[in-house]
Amino acid sequence: MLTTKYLRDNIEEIRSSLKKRRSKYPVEELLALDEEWRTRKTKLQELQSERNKESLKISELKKKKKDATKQIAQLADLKAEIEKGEKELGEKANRIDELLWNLPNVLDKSVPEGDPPDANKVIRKWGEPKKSGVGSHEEILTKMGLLDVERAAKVSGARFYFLKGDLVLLEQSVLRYALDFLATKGYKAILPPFMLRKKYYKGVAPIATFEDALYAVGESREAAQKNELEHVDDDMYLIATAEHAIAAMHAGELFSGNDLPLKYAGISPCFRREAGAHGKDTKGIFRVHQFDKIEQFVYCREEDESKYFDELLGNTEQIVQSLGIPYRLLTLCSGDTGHQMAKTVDIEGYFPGQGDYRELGSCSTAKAWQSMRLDIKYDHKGERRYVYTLNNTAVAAERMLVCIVENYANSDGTITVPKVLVPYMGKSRIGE
RNA sequence: GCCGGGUUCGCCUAGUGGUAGGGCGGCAGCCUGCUAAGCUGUUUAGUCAGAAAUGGCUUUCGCGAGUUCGAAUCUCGCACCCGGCGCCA
Repeated sequence: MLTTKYLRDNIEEIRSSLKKRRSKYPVEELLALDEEWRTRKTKLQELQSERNKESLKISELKKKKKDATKQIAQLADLKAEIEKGEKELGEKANRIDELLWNLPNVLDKSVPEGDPPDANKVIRKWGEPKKSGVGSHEEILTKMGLLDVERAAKVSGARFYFLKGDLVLLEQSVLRYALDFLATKGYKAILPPFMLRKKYYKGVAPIATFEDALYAVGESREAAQKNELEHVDDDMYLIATAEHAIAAMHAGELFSGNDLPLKYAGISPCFRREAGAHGKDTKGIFRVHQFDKIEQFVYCREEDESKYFDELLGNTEQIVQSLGIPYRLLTLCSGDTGHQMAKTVDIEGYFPGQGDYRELGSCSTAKAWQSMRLDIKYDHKGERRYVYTLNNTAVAAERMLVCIVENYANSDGTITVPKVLVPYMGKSRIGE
């Protein structure tokens, strides 16, 4: 479990990482709380030890069928004092825990310091962006009768969509293609639950993040009973990515060293409130509340982290290259890296309709941030170590559809199907 | 949703109110000239002391609350697993 020992053992690193993030996290307050907690814990332990000794004496008297009334009476004061101490200590521990669970990850050394967008660092480019496209995906697809956002807005609100006809098949083709590709690399396909309990969500992302991003579902026990429904507790959330469900999947488990790595290809819808994105990317299906995604996820030993980070990144590059999409990779700077992540490299595809590179996916290492909170360890020669967890988008389907459409739309009103998807589509052109 | 059975160390298991025991596996050491056994220790987590080896104390029997001087054990609530019934794509 997550403890302040981790904090104390790594305090210098943590301090400088928080500074690098420009974080307002109250680490000094946490240290002071912890100091006080430990002092009082020691005192409480002395009292408990005293109680246990006395209790043992009573046990011996009782075994000899002797009277222990006097001894029991003498314990009353001690008992009350311990109870009080336990309660106070518990309250303190709760505050410490709350802070600790939201402690941002220690940034990897390679993360550039600064604020986005200027400090994000391009590390690689591939392909030649088209000078000009045929237009935005929304116009193209609506005109072709493959997309209907107006009726979706009527029945569900902004940022929803109906896909129709060949666009549905293209969506499924992209997903299946990525799944098949990852299978050849030893990634096991996983279709996870689409809802997660809060208890586990806290272990994969900090509260601030998920309150902005997640939809809560379920209802109170009373309401469920009244309607004679099966109770779905109100601490359930729709997943924002398969990453979260797959990270939580092995919570509380202990692996032997050679169980690792575990490589998963998750497939799921992703539900996002996009709370902080009012007015941003409102056209079409570029930024939506619900999309399908294939997600790569790796559990590995500490020392294999960079090896699998490179592998995850390489997989997505190969997929995007094989789809013929020009892209660039950028390492997110300290001000742009998510709380729970130590390092993130975004892959940005070129979108001719916007005339710019935009995010297609995100490759991250959480190091032990998630496994410390979810209690996932492995045995290293008798020593228990926290597993490292890494994740990367393989393909976010709706975003990728936008990118494919804008890169492959022809002036005659058709869309060429990327070569690798032709076997899945059964045709090489949409709209003729 | 209802009825019954269950949840103890990484795995298996003993334990009906007196302070968690055994086996397997892992790790460390010892022994042994024969290939893999034997012996000893260790194997929930935290905390204090120590440079460390190590030692002390607390904690831990799915989770939470209660009864008790004392709870794996008794009571209540919850979660999950295995049967059976009901409902159901």
